[in-house]
Amino acid sequence: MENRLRIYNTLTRKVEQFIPNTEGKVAMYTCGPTVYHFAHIGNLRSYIMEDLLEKTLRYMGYDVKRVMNITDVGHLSSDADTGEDKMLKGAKREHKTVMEIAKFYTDAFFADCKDLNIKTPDVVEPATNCIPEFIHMIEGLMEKGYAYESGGNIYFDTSRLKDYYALSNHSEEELLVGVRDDVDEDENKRNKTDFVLWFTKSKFEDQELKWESPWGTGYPGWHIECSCISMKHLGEYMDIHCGGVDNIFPHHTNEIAQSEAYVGHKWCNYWFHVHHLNDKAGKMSKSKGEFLTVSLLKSKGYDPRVYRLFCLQSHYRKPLEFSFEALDNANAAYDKLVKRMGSLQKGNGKEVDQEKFATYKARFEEALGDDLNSSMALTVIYDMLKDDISDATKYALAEDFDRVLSLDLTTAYAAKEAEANGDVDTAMESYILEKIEERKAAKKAKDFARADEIRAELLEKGIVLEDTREGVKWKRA
RNA sequence: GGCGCAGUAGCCAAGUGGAAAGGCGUGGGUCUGCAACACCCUGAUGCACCGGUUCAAAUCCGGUCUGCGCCUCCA
Repeated sequence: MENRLRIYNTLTRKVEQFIPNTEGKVAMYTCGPTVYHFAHIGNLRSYIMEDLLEKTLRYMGYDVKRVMNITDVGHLSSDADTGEDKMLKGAKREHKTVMEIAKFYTDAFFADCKDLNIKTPDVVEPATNCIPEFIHMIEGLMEKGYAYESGGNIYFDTSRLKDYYALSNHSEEELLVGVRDDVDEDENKRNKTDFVLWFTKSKFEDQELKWESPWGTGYPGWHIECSCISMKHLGEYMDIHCGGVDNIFPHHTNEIAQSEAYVGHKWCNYWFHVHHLNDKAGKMSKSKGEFLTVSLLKSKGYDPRVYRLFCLQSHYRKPLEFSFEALDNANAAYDKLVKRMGSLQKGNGKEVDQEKFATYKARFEEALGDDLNSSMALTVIYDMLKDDISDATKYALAEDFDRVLSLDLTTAYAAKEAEANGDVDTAMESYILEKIEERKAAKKAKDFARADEIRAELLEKGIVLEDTREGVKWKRA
């Protein structure tokens, strides 16, 4: 099969032709959320763009298997033994158990994904499901001499690797430890970049979730879970690994280290990183500024798909600055676009123009194939809408493009209309229709004062009238 | 200090050597009794700044400035 995708690879720092290990098949892994709190829309930008990548691959005909982990244990807020676990922190905050917190926020995460039309990966695996696999892998690393015990914990020995910095391009000499004030250095480590594979209870008495291991009761480090879960479901070779840019160092760097040490060969060929959503103050985070969630956007009256469009208008490898002005911009664009789609007369007797269909489809695919140029892909929609081709062709193209864009292009308008009118009871509805007839009669008699009066009357009851070419339409204000 | 990303119209944004895409907004117009909708027209002699290469530079090279991220919480 043809390889039509060119994609930026963080490992080589170049846009490259994407060629999977097995022709026609793609093994894809995504670092999932740490489920200690709601995801903010910056977190979700990554998942939207990764969803775009997955759907682009499928659109191009690849058979994709995508795996995502759920971090529900072992993600420390600090490297030192004074660190607090994120999950534990969340549980304390809400006076719940860690498992309750994990379930609640996992459900919340997938609810957000559903609102944003993000497909659930083929495999979703919580870290706590894989403790035996983690232990097995750590044992393997111990046997091969890549791991050591110190101060009760098991560490990965980064000095055993020739090219630890391949992904992040740091240099040993220049890398500073504890450059941030809130990070204390762990004195049990042999090398500054060594990281914990397994923590024992001697260091973390208050950890709620603990498991038996050859090194004592404890729990796994953060990095081991992604390596292990990906291998469990995708085997020893992976095509593409995704995440936010902040994961490049140390998380993904460490994943490569332990995975390649374990399997003894190159592990993953392509690394896909999504850049951050910023606000005026910089990177969006849960601790500073406004905590923007999907629910918050919904409560302000925004359709979550508007945020998806907002992300698609930009490029995944560009920092994107969020503002409500920019979101309003996308909101207007979405409403107009979906309305235009909704007015297409798809069953108007005309056939789909296969030649034009193929031309626009090729342009669309070319845009996506060019390192996921989603902005250009959206432009193809506007170009084909303006072209002198049948509505049936436009409709077919929109449906086809939406397999990747997932903006509900052809269905959103009708659904919105139905929803806007849905909570009007039948008595009210017949009253509205009666008033519309009355106004029609008034207009016919050129009694415009009366016509306007009726319109104002209905507006007072929360109903807006519009005289369109297809007749009078009403909706809730 | 090191590593990386970015700077294009009011806003978002494409374009990476050969006449500055697209969207939103603005302004004007057509259509409607009016309003709304829809449709049409409308915008950068210019791409952060200064040099250089070239017949030709937003695009390549050198330098500068500004913003952001990473350097053991993070998508």
